[in-house]
Amino acid sequence: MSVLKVLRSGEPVSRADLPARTGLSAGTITSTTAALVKRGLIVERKAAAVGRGRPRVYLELNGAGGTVVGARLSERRDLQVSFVNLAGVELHSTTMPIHLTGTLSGLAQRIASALQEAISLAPVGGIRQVSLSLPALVDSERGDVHFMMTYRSEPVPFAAIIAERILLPVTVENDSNLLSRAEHWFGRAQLYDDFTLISVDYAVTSARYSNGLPCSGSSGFTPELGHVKTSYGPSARPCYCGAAGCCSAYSSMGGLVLNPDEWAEATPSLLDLVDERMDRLIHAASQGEPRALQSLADAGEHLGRLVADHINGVDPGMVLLIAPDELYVRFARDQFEAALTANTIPELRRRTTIVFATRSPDWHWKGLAALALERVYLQSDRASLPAGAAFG
Amino acid sequence: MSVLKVLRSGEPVSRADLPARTGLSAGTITSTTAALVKRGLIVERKAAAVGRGRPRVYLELNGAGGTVVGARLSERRDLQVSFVNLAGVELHSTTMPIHLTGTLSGLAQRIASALQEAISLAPVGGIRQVSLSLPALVDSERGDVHFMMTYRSEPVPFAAIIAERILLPVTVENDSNLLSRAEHWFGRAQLYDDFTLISVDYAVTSARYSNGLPCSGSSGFTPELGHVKTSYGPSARPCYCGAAGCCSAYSSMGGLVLNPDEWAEATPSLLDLVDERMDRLIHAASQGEPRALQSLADAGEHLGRLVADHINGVDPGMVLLIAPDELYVRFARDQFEAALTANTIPELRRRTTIVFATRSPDWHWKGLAALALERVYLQSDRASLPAGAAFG
DNA sequence: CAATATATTTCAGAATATGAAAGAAAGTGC
DNA sequence: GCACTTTCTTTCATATTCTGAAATATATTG
Repeated sequence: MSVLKVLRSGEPVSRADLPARTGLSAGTITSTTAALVKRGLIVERKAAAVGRGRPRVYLELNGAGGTVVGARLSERRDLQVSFVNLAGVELHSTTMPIHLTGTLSGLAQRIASALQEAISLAPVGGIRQVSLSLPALVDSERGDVHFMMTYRSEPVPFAAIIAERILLPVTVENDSNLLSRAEHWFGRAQLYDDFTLISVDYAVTSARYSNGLPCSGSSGFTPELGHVKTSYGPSARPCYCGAAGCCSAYSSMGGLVLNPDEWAEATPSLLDLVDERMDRLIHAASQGEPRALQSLADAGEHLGRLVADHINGVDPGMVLLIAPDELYVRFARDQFEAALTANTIPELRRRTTIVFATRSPDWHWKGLAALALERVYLQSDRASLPAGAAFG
Repeated sequence: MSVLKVLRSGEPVSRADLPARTGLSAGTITSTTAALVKRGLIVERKAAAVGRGRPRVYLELNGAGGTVVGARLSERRDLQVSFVNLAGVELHSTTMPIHLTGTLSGLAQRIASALQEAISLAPVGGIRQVSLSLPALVDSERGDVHFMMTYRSEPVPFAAIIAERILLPVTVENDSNLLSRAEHWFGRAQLYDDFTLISVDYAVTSARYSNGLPCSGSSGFTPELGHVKTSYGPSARPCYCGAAGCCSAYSSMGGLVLNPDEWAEATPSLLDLVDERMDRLIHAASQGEPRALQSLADAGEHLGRLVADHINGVDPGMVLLIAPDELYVRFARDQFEAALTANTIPELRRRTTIVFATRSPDWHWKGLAALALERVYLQSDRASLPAGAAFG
């Protein structure tokens, strides 16, 4: 593990701790931390001396090292704009409505204008980066958007369009990758270099880290575990993606309370409808209403199947399952566990850690900050190749 | 790409080609190739001069650089022992029967004895490595075998038991990892740093490379795509793994012609039975017998589902499908394609290359040679860490 | 205030890269 | 046959990054 990776946990860490935690020598720690301090990425924090000996100087990520603008187009079609420092602390935020009419490149233009306005009005300076998160199929390497909600078009160079307007580096990601970054940098997946995040929300989405790096999939896409099938045959539930039997069609909130024709529309009012129906469903389940209980049990069952298949086929090491508490912990935990156990090779199951969690409200700021930290670091990358690259 | 990676393709390559093919400078190529020549891993081959200018000197893997012993315990319970040079050429081979009675560690002892005998009798010297491939769930990092065919026991330190006896470095792998190495070093996956191999044989097995490295799964296991479910519910076919609805239960030869009680036994005579029944099945299908055609169509359908799920969930870049020709190309290609198309997100499908191939007869020698080349290189690894590891 | 303990920096040296210039080994033209 | 051209390969000065031992810094303790 390297220096920034250790520091980002937020724990107090001194230079003296770092050799053991990174595998690097003390000398290297001195020069590395000096460079990071000089670049403004980390700062020293004096601590009261404890015990004898020279007191340790704690190091931490430097919030004041720069600001990033993170914007997220929510499923409800608000553009949530946050100004976040490099320690992942939100300094300022604002929300602006975005109309989703016209073409996808028209949308990029409107988002660019909104961002321009937000930046000019914000009481914050020193902006280094803009990160944009979209509920879309995104090629984040190129900054292209392939399709999003009801839009279906040729790939649109979203990042380029916006960067041209606001003259800052722009990164485009999708929500689940952002969430996985937040968890990997600041959250429950910090200790894991290999993990898969599965997020259950209006849909089931996923993101994976392998060898400490986000797997965008080989083509720069995010793979979508939500559209792995957990049911086949004529009775399989249709999914908004066009196929049938996708896990998303059973285990997501959209799948639970919408029929596919409704789902295809995906308007903001539809999301309100989902919330409303979910409330009713949870209420009915609390009252012991059999059909509601059955729906939720099915949702757990299908999610268990999904996780089992993923464990059998990928051996992810750790699965971080982010889902509303009522959905699984309260009403479907047993079905989830049963389906998981029934469908997993026991040897692999035993070696896999499964963590249940709910979505924290600040995940998207943190994800955006993580994205920015990665970029800010990469920009000042060194020229030489890694030693040893020539052989293997 | 690095020097050995380029050379292993077998194409004639000179030092002058290497800067472009590896991204390294000419100076580095000189020193790197000198080190590899000195270590005996590669040799120069003089070529007739063509055109003007100093003639290029071709480099190639040095077959004479050492011998590795590759042993494979086949499903038929033969130990196929090959002596392979570092260029992947088989020098000598022999087959010895192994009795599969008693405990797993007893089996390790018997394999050690057989290997010892084979090595002492072989007309070949300079042995550097022993690689053992087993039809088992293997933790190749530690050299442990977790379960194999009918054996079910605590993990057994197979590699250690054998190494103690024959006093050579021993590596334990399983067949599908070996096959993927053969394809990655010498075969159809050379150009791909990211690919998934799916092998259809008595069972459906798989192996994956990501970022140019074999993914043994996070726990050192090979994930088993064969036990990803392609069917659910009461009608799902039971699988020998204990679950039901596994792709292996539909698409593998074992799944096609055995019922699960038979399958659980997995004796050599059972494999003969499988071959015999497969012949009959193929024959019947050639005659247009509806039930046979339906079975094969189902096999294609389920394999299509498996590949579709894998593409949706992992985005593997390339899928190399190794299966008997009759099985898919002749009788189930359409069903495979239909299931694939119906269940894949089109954007991801478009970006995935799918290659159909049959198993070449020399795959296991080549895989063992690849394994050995990897090890021989790693043994003479340098001490320093890769530059730049300290920051990110 | 010395002794001790702990934290951090300094610095010589090893490895691995680069890139420009030199050297080597052939053909070509006269 | 000999100078010239072309192409391939090596040499060498330099840069970067890391190591590890020794030196230095800054506290508490007796």
